[in-house]
Amino acid sequence: MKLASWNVNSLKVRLPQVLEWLARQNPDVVCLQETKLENDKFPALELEAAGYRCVWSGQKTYNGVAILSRRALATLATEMPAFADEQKRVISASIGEGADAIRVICVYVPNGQAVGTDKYEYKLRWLAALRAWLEQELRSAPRLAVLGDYNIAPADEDVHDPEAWRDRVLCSVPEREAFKKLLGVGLKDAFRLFAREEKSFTWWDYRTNGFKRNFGLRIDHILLGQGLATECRACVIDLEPRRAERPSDHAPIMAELEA
DNA sequence: ATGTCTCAGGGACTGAGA
Repeated sequence: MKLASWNVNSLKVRLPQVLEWLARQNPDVVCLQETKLENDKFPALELEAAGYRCVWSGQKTYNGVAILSRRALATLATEMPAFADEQKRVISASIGEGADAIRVICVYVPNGQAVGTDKYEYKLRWLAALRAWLEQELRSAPRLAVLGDYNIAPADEDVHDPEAWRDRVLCSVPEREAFKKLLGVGLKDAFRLFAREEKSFTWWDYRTNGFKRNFGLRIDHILLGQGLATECRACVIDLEPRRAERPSDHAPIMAELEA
């Protein structure tokens, strides 16, 4: 089974690329972030025609998340417990039935804008709520996968120029501590389970010709509960969509699970 | 490199967010 996550930066603009990518990679489950679509604008028919059932939670202009699945899926939540939030940043679903069923959570963690701003404080509060939620989820659903744009580069090796990014948003110590606490509830960073090429990233700034120079960050992650981590055979970043005309600023990341 | 992309409001551009 192939699980994937992709921040598409507008599903309206990116739909043709998403359909092309689904046909090429044939993932079983896909978590999308930054759909930027109100719920009644979600392109469910086009995605169903491509063989995917979908659940989504969106809003006008900003944010918005969705889960696509080849198999039947059911929405479990579109908010974190005990965290009132107008911003549509999470959706969870159960996929499959019986002993091999999995629970998938799609997250779009706040960007945080800059260290010390209100948006940064919101990001840290949001991450604390996420940690509490995941801890609770793992108790009832150990076969858990949490995919998305975390807007955190966990370590210096996830940054093209660590000194330039030192203590800046996406790389600051409190954000990295919050990420470690997510792992601490019993999750593995799938990308870290395998030997990695140096300078493997999932996001490159549009502004600085960042992709061509590989000035990127690894901020999109697939976290797996222990059971799924044991079944994980590979985790790769697909650079091809970032080479397209009018690409998203993010590339998809994919994990291959046994069976 | 206040470097680009996307969206909304409003009908050309500006501002927000990333």
